[in-house]
Amino acid sequence: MIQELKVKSQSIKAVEGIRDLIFSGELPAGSDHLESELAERLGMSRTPVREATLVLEAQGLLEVRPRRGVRVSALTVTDMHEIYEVLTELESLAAFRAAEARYSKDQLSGLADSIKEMDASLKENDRERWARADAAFHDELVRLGGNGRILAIVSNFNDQVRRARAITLHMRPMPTKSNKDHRALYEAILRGDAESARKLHWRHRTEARELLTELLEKNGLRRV
Amino acid sequence: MIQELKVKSQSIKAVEGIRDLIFSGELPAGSDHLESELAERLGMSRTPVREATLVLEAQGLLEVRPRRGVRVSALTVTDMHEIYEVLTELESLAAFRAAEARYSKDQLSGLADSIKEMDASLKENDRERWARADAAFHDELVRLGGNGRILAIVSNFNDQVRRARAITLHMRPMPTKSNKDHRALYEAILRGDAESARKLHWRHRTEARELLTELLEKNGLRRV
DNA sequence: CAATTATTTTACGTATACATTAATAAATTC
DNA sequence: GAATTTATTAATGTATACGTAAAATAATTG
Repeated sequence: MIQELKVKSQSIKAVEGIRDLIFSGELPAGSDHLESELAERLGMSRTPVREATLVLEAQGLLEVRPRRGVRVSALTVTDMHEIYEVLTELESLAAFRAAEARYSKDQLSGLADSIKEMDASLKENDRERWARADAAFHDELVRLGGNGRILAIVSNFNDQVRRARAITLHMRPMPTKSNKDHRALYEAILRGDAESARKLHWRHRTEARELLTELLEKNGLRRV
Repeated sequence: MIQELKVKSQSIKAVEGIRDLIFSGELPAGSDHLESELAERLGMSRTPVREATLVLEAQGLLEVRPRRGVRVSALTVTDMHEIYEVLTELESLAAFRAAEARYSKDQLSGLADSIKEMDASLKENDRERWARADAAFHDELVRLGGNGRILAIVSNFNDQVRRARAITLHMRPMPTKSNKDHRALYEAILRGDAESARKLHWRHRTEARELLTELLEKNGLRRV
């Protein structure tokens, strides 16, 4: 086993640490925090914290506001619309390219595994597990699309909406339809039907977006 | 007149300064540079330079490679493919949304102006001026699309390909076809024909991409 | 007592010092 | 003489000090 003895720099630890604090909810969306506060919390000096805030700002997770502390970005319904629109478009393109690529059944095993995992989660009524498998499916899909830029944008945006999705996860019906969608998409990719793959995924994403934004609007998007 | 007496921080100056150095070709793609070298060149300490390199890395313009200096990103033909694929897709979506929005002729005057400007540039055989107007057109199109995320991604990617485009600008035929395309797109948006707008722009971008990558491949992508 | 001005506090931006560690050069060994 | 080890160099990562400017507080004035 390769010893991945990576000596992580404080900067990297700061990025990861702040991300964790955000995703765990310890730094709620909309809250303000001083550099020195974060530095103390993470047990390091302000320098690596400052560097971390800059990259997290570039990723859209924070806003640095001179002398008012860094603010954890709060996503509005409009933001969610914008992000989902991009995700829909780029993932659909990835589906198209994945189908074009004529991957073998073996190469598509990642997708198949995720589908199985989602089926199993559904049977056990485990929403969290289903959500993880769903994320893995979408991730793998984009990877198969073969465009690194799309992969980067999508994973960034997924990060941003992860918090919002977590809220609604327990409010929506069990996603049985979703699983059918995924299976149909898998089939289209396997048989190389690019245009179908694109359309199937586009519809899938659009429906999911409508459901999500509806729920968020009803619930005021608190704590996002 | 509002005195925009913005006291730019050294960090911001560093970002702008390094960008200028890159776009002017003083820091060629693929070249390596030490933080201290850049700091001296910009007349400041390493701290703001470091911060600048982080944001420029997030924007894909630099790669920071510990102990080997920051490297100006060199775009390969594959990179160009990836970027253009995303640009094509997102701009086409913007065109779709712009048409849906039923803007008035007045609201579309930005597009119309750019078209006129391109026509004039063509008549005078001024490629540089044409390129500027073309960029303005695309920019305005995306703005009319109304999705801020798309705007951010597109302008970032346009930055990255600007250098490559500059190379080929004088190698390709005068873009008379391009102007026809722009006019047709404008008409589609004006009459609210979203699907046509999308398709027209998609084809326009795809053709431009094929032309560009062909030229770049022939010319080995030097000095990109 | 409201509003303005003066004062104090404090957070940030930046420079700088220094420790760490990778890269390079030198030396040693086989 | 090649290869490995050791020593040196140098660039980075990080902490820290400090000046500056914004916020917050106190003081003053009408």
